Amino acid sequence: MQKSEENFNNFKDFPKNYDYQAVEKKIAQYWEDNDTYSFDFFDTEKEIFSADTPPPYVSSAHLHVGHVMSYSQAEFIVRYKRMKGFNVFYPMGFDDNGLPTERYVEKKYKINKSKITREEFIDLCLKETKIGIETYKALWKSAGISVDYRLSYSTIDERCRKTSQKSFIDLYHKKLIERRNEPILWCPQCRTSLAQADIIIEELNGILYDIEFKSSSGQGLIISTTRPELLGACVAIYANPLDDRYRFLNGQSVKTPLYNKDVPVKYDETVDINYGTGLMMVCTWGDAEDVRKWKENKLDTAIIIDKAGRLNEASGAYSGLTVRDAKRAIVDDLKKLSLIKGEKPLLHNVGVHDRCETPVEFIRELQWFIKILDNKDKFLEAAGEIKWHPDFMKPRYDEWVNNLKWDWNISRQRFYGVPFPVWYCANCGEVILAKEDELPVDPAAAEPDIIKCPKCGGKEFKPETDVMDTWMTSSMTPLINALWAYDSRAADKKKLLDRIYPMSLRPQAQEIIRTWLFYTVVKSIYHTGNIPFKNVMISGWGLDKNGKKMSKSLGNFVGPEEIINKYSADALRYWASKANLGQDLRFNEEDAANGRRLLIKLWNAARFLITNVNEGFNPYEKDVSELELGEVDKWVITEFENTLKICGNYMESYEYSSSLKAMVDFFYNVYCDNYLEIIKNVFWDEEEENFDRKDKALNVMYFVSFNMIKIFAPFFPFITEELYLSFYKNFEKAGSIHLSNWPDYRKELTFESSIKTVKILLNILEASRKLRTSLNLHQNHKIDKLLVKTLNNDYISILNSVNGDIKSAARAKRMIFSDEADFKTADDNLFIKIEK
RNA sequence: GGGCGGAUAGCUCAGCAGGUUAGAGCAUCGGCUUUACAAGCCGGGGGUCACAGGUUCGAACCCUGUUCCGCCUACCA
Repeated sequence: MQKSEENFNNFKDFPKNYDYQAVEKKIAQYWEDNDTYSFDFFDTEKEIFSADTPPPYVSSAHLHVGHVMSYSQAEFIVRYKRMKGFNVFYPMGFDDNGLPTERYVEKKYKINKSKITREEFIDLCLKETKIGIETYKALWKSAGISVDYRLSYSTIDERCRKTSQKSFIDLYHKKLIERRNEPILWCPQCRTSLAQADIIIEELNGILYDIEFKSSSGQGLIISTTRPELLGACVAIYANPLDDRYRFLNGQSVKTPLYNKDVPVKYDETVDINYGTGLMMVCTWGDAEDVRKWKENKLDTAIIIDKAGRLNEASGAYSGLTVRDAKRAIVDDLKKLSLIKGEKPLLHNVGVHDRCETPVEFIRELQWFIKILDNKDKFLEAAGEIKWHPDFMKPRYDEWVNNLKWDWNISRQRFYGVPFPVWYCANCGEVILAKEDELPVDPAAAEPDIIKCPKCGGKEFKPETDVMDTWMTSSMTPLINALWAYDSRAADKKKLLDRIYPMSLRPQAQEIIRTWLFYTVVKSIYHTGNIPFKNVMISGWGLDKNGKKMSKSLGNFVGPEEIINKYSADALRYWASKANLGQDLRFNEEDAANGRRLLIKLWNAARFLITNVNEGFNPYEKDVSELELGEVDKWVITEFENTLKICGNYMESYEYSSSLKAMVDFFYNVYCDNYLEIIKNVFWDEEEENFDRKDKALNVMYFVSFNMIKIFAPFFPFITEELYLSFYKNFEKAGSIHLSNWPDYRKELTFESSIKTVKILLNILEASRKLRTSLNLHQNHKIDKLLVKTLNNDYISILNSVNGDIKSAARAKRMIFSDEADFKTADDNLFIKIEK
């Protein structure tokens, strides 16, 4: 580092090799030391661009390059906006409360929940939370993610607890939240209730058993079920009203086998005549359909499964067995009685808990619900006001909302989460809310701020011991960022709510559309009547090289540190840039290697300019428009401006990948392979006529390359910053390239005729390269004569106007028009010949 | 069952308001090292654009149908 300081003004010694490991460390520190990415709270002029950064959840052990991919993709846009002059509000959140963290800690420490106290467990969670945060920070820093860490939050910290609890109280007052005793989704493994969004449908192998029941008239009835263990919970038999076979059962009851219990026969159009025998056993409660029929038809209640997923006393002889064991035992018993009339293997869809993949059950418990079913229309409408990138992701949201079946249960029978700000009167059960200015509160550790129950006068209060669903907090992130929970207290902070909310951008992964995105819309509509953000960008997945989604459990896992160390963070980001938004992206090390090649090429192209600059060089002595430009200069600038325009359009529509591709194409094909190749020769021909040409070329190179690395800056923040600080900054004002302005497209710098002219030159150049190859001539061998023949008279004056550049590019001492030229170029009117 | 995305060179992907001979990178083959870059440069070979129809003067691109891959969603107990 010291060395580069010494050589700061000695461009001739600009390092030959790009030492990315040292540079990236140095630059990351430079950003930190200079608060490069700080949001300016006091700037009220600049328009704000605020991003609702996804809080990654604690177990950083699962991190892979796919995570860096999605964060980078969001960041390309954020960095672009920063360069476009926005005051960028880009916080980092850490999602570390709730079930995911608990599951992680349980697994890591092999915890038996009955042998550990709530406090000990929470301590372990807090400890892992801290470790997770540090690991993440280190990774994001090394990956160049430009967040403002002063704006960090953790979903278990005071601000988030306060915000979540205030949300609860606000919704309670708005009557959008209520406590109900009804069947809920339950995970027997995690011993907690769940919401619909926590359930995923999995295709599992099962067996469809044909079991014989008896009608009250003594007739055998075959009923197909995959859940014989629920026989004891059977409360009705259903048939389709149009099914002639079972009309006779009307008014009869049916006796269940083993239990010999009489259950009524009912009819419902939803029963599929063609499934099994057309008869359906309805239980308390095997699935959502059972719950619906139970509710609508006021069926009996026969609960036989407990919270641990075991059968209870009501199941008789099977009490104490797990659902799985009970199924086996009951099937055995039925077989002994010859009541199993058939069994066939069946692939069926089972709802399982997304965190542990345990099939969920229905049980009845008092739970808190946020009402969402009543307002589906509002949530659909809100999503319509948000701009979706890419727009084909929106139907997933609509589909989810349209299919919602349950209100949002936010009660979780767990430890590590935000507590409900609620007590109950021990006498009458009246709900006692915490006072808003006391939030956050832990009702288990504090008393309510009243002496007696306002309803019954009771003086004892019991705290709510459940914690809130982790999404209860995550759904608040825009309002956490905006300090919504504090707005009634501090006037200046309230301004922040007005300034950054709704947020400009929500970047996120596709699999949490139904959770993070949906719940955030719900909360925002309910709390503020406004959408939470104006744009949402949905990233695809990082896949392994075989096209499978990366995951720890599959072991097809590539760690970002490894790739950063080997190829650099910029190179990893290059890989991340290859997929446009919403597209999955395979990880091949080749792509990172290609990224590194590009960086090295950038380095060397810059080095050519830097090492050729003489003392006193001033790129701003004259604006490029005032220089007497040659055709080739005009051409490279025109091509650059055209590309710049394209890049800007792409970035505006979040198509960062196409933007980068366009500029990389320009960089390779136009700038390096042709412009530098054409003009570089003048730098070592010490002929006086070249001096002026050199100066102009340096100015052109400065203009083009500086603007070009600005376009690259969002993608490759490290190398562009290094080039900027070690060279360009000597002539510029901004303290960082990332705080410099995205270049404006300048129409007056496009010279369309130069493209035609240089096309002729390039055709000659290409042909001469081919000729050299076939003649075994070195590309650098200076030939004596380049003979040119053209069938188009208009070309003659054009060729004369770029005579010098043609000679230089083709490494020829002279260019002569001659009919001897017989090697056809790509242009039918143009022939050349080489004389050594 | 419904919906979305994808199928283009050996591999990974661009191209799709329809328009000369379909592109890039990697891989491969041939050539080139004193002068930005061998982690490089120059040049070459390589494709019936998943399949079948249709619209059109003209289709990788538009329409219809089919097959395969991935995802979202769905009560067949």
